[in-house]
Amino acid sequence: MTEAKSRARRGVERSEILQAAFDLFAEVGEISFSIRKLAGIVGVDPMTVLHHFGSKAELLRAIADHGLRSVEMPSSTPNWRNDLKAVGNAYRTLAHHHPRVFPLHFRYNATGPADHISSEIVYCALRRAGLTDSAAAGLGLAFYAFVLGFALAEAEGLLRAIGPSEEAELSALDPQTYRATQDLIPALKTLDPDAAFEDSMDVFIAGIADLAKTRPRPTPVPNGAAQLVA
Amino acid sequence: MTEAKSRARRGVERSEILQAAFDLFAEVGEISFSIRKLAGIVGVDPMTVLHHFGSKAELLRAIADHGLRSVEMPSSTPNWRNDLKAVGNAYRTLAHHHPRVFPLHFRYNATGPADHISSEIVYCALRRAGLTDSAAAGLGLAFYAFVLGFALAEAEGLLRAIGPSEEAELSALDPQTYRATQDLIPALKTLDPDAAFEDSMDVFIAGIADLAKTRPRPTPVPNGAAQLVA
DNA sequence: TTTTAAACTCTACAGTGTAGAAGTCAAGAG
DNA sequence: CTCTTGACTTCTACACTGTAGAGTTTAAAA
Repeated sequence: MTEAKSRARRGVERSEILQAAFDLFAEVGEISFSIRKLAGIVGVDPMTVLHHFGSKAELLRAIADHGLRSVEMPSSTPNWRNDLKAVGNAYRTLAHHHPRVFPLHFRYNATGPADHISSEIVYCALRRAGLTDSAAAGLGLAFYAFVLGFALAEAEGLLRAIGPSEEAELSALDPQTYRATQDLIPALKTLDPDAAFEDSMDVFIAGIADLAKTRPRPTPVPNGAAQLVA
Repeated sequence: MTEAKSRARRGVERSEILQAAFDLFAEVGEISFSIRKLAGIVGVDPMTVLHHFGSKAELLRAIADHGLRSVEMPSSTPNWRNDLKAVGNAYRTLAHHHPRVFPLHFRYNATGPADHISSEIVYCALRRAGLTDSAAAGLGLAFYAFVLGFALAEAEGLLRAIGPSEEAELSALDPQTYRATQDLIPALKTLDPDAAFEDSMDVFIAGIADLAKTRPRPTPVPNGAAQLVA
């Protein structure tokens, strides 16, 4: 009990620092984030935060994990297509909510339990789609990379509709060699990230279904799918 | 002429610094890269490199651009499927050659001319595949994000076959909720990144073909494709 | 009350990016 | 030839960073 009390006290301190660290990082981004600023905000000595987290790198890890924990990962359903979309949407909303924190998820990857949950859903979905185990493993990671890449690109502003300055830049290119790019300028001006994500998810899913047809797994997925449904 | 000579002199200095900067960055990575170390290597004052590049951020931009310029982008062929794969492979080899530099390509995106070349190929391929302009724009960027995401994940070691320690970590998970993950452990132990990339490319391409069939563009791609063939 | 161990702070150090002043030096103008 | 000009380079200085190491506080256990 006494030990619990001691741990509780340490816990609140640590979680308080972590929360403040996350907020600061989410607000100012990596380049402006520093342990000293954080300590100043919490009202504590800089060495105190190092005492709790060991090093700045580990603190960043904790920040990433904290962010990942804040988004609720979906659970498996009988519809593997929707499951894949749900995982994608989870990471996408994460990127939308805290765009400055999101790059950390790429750096400190697949370590937290939330990552295991989401990859379980992906693996499970791919097997139920009819993929070989080896194909499911590779494509699961590829899907993961795609979702992270898309969300990161969105967080960094790469997927917005282009503005007048970018339009001018593209128009200035040689019309001969950049014909397709210039023809697509109208479409790029009205680009909808949601639609782009929807489309690419559909493309990925259709491709999965196709692969499962041309190179199916020898035996259907060994049950286990149903029991994951809540 | 005198001006040209002056510029030439400045040019060699600048490019020499840039080359050294790239080499240093490629060797030690971002966290250990500093202007002062770079200046020490080149044998010049730190302020000299700032005078040429303005700020560290712009220097990093230049490093990213230098790396992108080092890989030769493919050119369009009549086969749009191969074109997509070629672009993917170009970025992948870039990531393999200079894994520590690669994250910069994500941060400073779509600014260099090399980016325009590759996206032109992608857009052109997607239109020839039969996609709508609006679908081609969105899926082109999504494809780009996927390729960058995959290559970055590979550069950061996320796509290697798992080792004994990761296997132990996965085995320690609850077998009930992480059934698919644990079933896939053998496949993850023998994961082949090349095969995973090949598979995901095929999946993407098959999905594109499917989408082009269900939602085709009103008119076939307005010529222009053939003239890009060398 | 004393012991003990964790939590916290202080000081110090080596290193960072870069603003601003000062120096260097080659080319063009007189 | 001298003088000016302007780009290039360097020096100095400042505010800031992460964190090692020693010291201090504090709260629970004996």
